[in-house]
Amino acid sequence: MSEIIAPSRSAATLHDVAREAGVSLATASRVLNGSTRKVAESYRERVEAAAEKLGYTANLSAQATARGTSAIVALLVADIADPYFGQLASGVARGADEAGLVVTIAITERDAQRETRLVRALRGQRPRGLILAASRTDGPDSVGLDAELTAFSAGGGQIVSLGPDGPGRAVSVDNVGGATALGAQLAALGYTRAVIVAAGVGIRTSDDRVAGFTAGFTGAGGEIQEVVRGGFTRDAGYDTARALLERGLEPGTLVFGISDVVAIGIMSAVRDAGLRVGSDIAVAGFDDIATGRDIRPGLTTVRVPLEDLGYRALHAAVDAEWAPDPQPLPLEVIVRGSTPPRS
Amino acid sequence: MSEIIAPSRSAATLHDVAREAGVSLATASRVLNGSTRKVAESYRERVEAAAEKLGYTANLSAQATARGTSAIVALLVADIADPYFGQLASGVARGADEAGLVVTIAITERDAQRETRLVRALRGQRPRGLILAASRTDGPDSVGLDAELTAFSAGGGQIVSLGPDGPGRAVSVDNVGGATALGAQLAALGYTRAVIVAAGVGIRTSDDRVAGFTAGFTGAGGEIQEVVRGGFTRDAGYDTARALLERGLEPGTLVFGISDVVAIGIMSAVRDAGLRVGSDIAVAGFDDIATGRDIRPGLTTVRVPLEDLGYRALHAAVDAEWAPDPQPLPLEVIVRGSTPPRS
DNA sequence: ACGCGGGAGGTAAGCGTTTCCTGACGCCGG
DNA sequence: CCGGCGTCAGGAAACGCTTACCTCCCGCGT
Repeated sequence: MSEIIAPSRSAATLHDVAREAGVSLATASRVLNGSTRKVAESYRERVEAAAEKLGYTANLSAQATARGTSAIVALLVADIADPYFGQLASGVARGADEAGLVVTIAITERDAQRETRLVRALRGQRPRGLILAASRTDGPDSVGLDAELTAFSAGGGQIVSLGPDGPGRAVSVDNVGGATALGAQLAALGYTRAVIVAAGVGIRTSDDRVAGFTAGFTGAGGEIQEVVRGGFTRDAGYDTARALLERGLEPGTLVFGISDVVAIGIMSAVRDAGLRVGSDIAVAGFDDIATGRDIRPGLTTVRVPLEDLGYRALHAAVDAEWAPDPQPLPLEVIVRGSTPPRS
Repeated sequence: MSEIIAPSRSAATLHDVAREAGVSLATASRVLNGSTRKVAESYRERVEAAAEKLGYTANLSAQATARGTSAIVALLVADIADPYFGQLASGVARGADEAGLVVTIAITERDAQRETRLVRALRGQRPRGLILAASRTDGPDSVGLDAELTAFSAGGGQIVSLGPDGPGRAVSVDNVGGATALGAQLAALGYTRAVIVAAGVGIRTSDDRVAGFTAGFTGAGGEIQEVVRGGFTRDAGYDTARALLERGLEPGTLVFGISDVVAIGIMSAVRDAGLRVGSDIAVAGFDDIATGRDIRPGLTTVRVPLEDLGYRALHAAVDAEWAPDPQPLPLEVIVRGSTPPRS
């Protein structure tokens, strides 16, 4: 009675299932891939048994062409090895899984041309949504990108940007407010001089954090001595801080790194210069990545709910009815040992 | 002369391009989506101009159904926020980009049922390859998974496992050798007692590292006092170490965490217990994730070329001709401050 | 001048699904 | 007993693309 199951070179198709169950393609489709129409119980069982037997899984590509819409969400990040993006991606993936979607990921390496190329490639998948988490600058290279994004929207795709002024829907965080609170709180701890290690001018996240911190810190009586430019990486933080230290940094100075990753680089540079983080040079960051908990002294920072942010971004990308958050997510300052009170 | 371009609700199709260029579908296809056949220069130009004008990008889903093969590689990881998987994913993404492929990612959260479900979902995309980086155990839950994987292979997909004995092609690292060298080197530094914080029995990576470390350490005269079981996370390391410390751990003991992430948790537990990492309790890890450089004391570990590993995995997944590495990648012991010499 | 070969464009048959539409069937009311 | 209607399976036409095959035309050899 048992048949030889040919070790076929290709997966079972709906056609196979229908034949096996002795029903039409249409019926099999209705049973297996959600339809509003009813199918008699006896047919349903036959089809399900056949599908099970053959290990059938719908071919999403074919489904996508037939339906005209895919079950894909694309995510563009600068660097997936960076914990910031890792946590973000984690939230996106969780949301996608809940919604029965698949996420496709691409890495820009913070290169605008690459980003353009990647958007073009992703566009080929006709994803339902595209989440842009790679903090872009609006340099001259962005024109090609804009064209791609426009084309994507025109094709019915939903764009979501992290940050307040990117294309499409925005999911953002109150960088200005958080940084202001951080600046104020550190000034209250007795710090009077600060240096900021930021990313390039024009990068909104960086600009907002610089502006907020400056406002909060000077508002409470502190003085920003300098804003130096690096990037969003650990090495940028390290190198920038090293240069700073070589030029001489007065003990008791606070160095604010635009993100935790940068701040961690700064801490290492401080130590490599033979100084102590906290008592000699204080360091603060932004994001509250997991590592900040485990380094010593603990890194003073502003907690950004990254996972949650990713989750929201996913929903912004796929929910038909969506309303921008009435206000950006509020953030919470976390003071740890890297900024001990100055008496 | 200029036409009104309707802000169409859907992206331009090849059909549109062909019409715009005044050629047949076949010609347009040949020009735009690689074909061995030649097309006259004049036609080629017309088609390219039309494609450019309409912002055409091939619909990969349609292409996939027509060609019977997709340009997708699927990656399954336990937790993308974990730097181990982050770095791995980074390498996979780089390789995919070079090969003109798109990577789809899914997160198992170390849950076998979830993993099965995800493989099934990914299978729907008919990816060229599936990279399994979620360290699986071969528990009773794995039977559903095996069925899915078999079906995937039967459909012509290539499976790649990280580690020596998973299904499909294997890309692995000399965990045993690396751990042996680590154990030996630490014994040589004067350590005589060690406790190992491992993951569950049956997880190959964990078992190999335990076995290797034990061999190296005892071979050089040390004694493994205990092997305790946690998991692969920072919190597992922290909790396990805390329990250990509450039961009392003799100063000078070395605690080997099965991975850097675990070891970092252990370091935090040690500190929270009021002890000093290094002088009181020495800690060693495995993997050499980026963070290990930046914590103090630096974490003694074994360097695993994770990015490279991901890159290799990608190639194992898509290259037709592929040979297993004659031997697993050799690893390098890196001694840092968390294991100071014992005099 | 004719036949033939080869190069290149077009036609159309798929690929695996969905979905509109047709039609068979059974049930009810008249 | 018959017509009308509701229900539900099935046939077949899409979806956007690739590609085997056909056809036409040009140039060459004899």
